[in-house]
Amino acid sequence: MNKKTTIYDIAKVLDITAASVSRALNNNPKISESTRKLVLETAAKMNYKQNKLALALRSGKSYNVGVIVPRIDSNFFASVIRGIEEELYAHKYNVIICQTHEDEKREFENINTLLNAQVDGILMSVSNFTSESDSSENDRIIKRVIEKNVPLIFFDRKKNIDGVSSVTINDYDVSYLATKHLIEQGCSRIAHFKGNQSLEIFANRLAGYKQALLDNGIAFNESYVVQTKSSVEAGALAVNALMKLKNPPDAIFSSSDFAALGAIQQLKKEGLRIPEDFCVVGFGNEPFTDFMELPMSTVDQVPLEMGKMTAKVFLEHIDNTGNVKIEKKVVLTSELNIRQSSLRSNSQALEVVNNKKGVKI
Amino acid sequence: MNKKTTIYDIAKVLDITAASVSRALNNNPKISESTRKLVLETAAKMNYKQNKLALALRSGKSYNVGVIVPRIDSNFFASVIRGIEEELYAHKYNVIICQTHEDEKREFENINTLLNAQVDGILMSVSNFTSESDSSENDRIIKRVIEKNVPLIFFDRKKNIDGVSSVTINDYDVSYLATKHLIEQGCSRIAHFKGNQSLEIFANRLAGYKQALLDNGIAFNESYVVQTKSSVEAGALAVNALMKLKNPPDAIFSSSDFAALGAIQQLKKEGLRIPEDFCVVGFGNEPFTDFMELPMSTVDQVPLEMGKMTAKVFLEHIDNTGNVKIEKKVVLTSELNIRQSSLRSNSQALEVVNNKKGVKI
DNA sequence: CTACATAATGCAATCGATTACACAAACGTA
DNA sequence: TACGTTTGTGTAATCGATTGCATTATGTAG
Repeated sequence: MNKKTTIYDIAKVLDITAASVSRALNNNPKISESTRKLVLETAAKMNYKQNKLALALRSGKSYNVGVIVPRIDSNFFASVIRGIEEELYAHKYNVIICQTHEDEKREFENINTLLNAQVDGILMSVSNFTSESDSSENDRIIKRVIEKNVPLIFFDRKKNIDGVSSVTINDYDVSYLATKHLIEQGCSRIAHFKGNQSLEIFANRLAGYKQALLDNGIAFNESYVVQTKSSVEAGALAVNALMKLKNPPDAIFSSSDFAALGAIQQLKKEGLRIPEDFCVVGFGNEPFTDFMELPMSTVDQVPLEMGKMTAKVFLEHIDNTGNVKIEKKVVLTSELNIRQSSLRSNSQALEVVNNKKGVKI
Repeated sequence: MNKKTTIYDIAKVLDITAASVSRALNNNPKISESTRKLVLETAAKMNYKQNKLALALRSGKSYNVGVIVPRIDSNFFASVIRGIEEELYAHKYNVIICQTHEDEKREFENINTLLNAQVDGILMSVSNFTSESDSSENDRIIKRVIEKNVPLIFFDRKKNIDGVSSVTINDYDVSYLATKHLIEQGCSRIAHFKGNQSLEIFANRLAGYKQALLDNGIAFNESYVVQTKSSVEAGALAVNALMKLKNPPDAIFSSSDFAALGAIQQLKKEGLRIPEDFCVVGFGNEPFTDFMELPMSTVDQVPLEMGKMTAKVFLEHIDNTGNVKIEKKVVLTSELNIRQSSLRSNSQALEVVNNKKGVKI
């Protein structure tokens, strides 16, 4: 009943061809000023809107970008997406959101869907499925993305694949820093909540933690390292196990804010004072960490910047008309926010320690 | 270099026409079993993927749905989007995300962009720009969406427009309930942090609050109602002003969790005990409300369900091939989570009060 | 062996916009 | 006047998939 107006409709009204209408609308010089004016007026009057699908089909550019994340309702991913959307909005790109729920099959399907939809690029954070499962199929489809010359950019959770750019934070360095900070606060039996080690980011956090211990003359103690999921319950359970050790720890560097919170709640229940008896540093700078009775020290992963940077790297790939392949590994400098959960002395300011925002290529 | 395979490529290989390939791939009965098998095999071998753009152009269905929200990095909107995505994923629709940042022009542009992109529907939460501004242009474009027969569904922040469906929660009822709960706790001088009254949801919350007071013999006191933004700082400022009154309040029902938090922090600073001296109920069930030292009572807006329901209503519109116009106003039952910030007695269980999930049409 | 139904395939238009190429008119110059 | 140049338009192909209609091949009945 209410059909959309096309350039053919405009052409018919003005008794010219669609080609001329198209030229008039696109600032093509091969058109007279008079008809251009006429076309523009008529187009406005008829409420013409360019059909992007037709354009996309012809040009091969859909101006859509796919973003794949485990889930969108986590502050970190939502903020990254916000950054991506804001940056791409300025360049007329739309953002299509897909969630994997950490499921391998979903990840595979999402990539497929996005390819079918002819997206101009895929920005993704790899899912965290158990390494036992045979992920070869997903690796294969990722290879196809690359073969098809669809720009693929990893953010945060990356895979190491030749020719694929990525944007991450300095997990190793900031973990080193966080551990060093705990040592400086007088802690000597520092535990670590580690994440899935098949993901680089979590492996790097563990490595930074280890190195900080070694550099400060503290022996690495395997029993102080517990793998935990990113949840309050997991953190409570993990800390319970730790406190049953013969020589229980006096601090935790957790790779998850949620697990850190669970640990704090549990420790308080058992009557420990924080930070006097026990220090805790989390990871993620979730909003609640700053709203707690006792604000929690944590690592800010600068998600907004990560999103913007990921979008920028994508745009560079798009603009790269030359034959030179781009492969950029951007490492953003994250921030260690020292708050009361780990601040005993006044030796360190109650503030951001490392806020030099830097970019390494 | 690595062109995508089309049905023409398959046709050429098998020395048949693209029409036959298409028929084979689409389970069209007008094709012999032998060629169908041949085509399917060859398609798999050549790694054929249907080009959705071509399909969309021809059929007029893009299988994309636009979602417009003020911002994505709030727990509420992110959760709604999660619900939408999950529901639509099962029906092969993609979700395109747009943010307005509460800006009128952005809202207008987003609607335009989505229409150009030929989305099959638009799901939106209206932006919160000052009512002074002349929003007639946005109203006009919304009318155009309706004229074009593009399904439009509002969620949470709706406008009252004929022919437009919406999904909201029972703001009035739950606000009534929350206020009544505060009265039952022995509070008699109950203040309210209200939001922008040009948005229905905030007007309804104020109305429910008022009615609960009246029904319980408490006079409505204009000076107990303060308009606040949804931020910690705004809440602290607002409560400061309230406490300077000759007869300061002994409770707050806030239409924002963040403002409620600000109020609590400020009150504690001034030495008041919560809930003994002062009770607080928030709105939104932000994650932090449950993680606080003193968990905050708050209204859960059931965002996941809201997202799923919004998607379902959209699907009904799409499936509605008849000439009958659908206009659905779904009101979801939200949940009042009573926690320690407002629980003095044990008369009410420390639990969800209203968890009968219901749907009214 | 003809006639006619049925099955399988090809042909060509369609969706809407862009653009290389062809062509015409208008102009300038020798 | 004749020829080249500029300028503006039209023609038709293209992007990839689908589908109504025409056409061919096959089968069946009379």
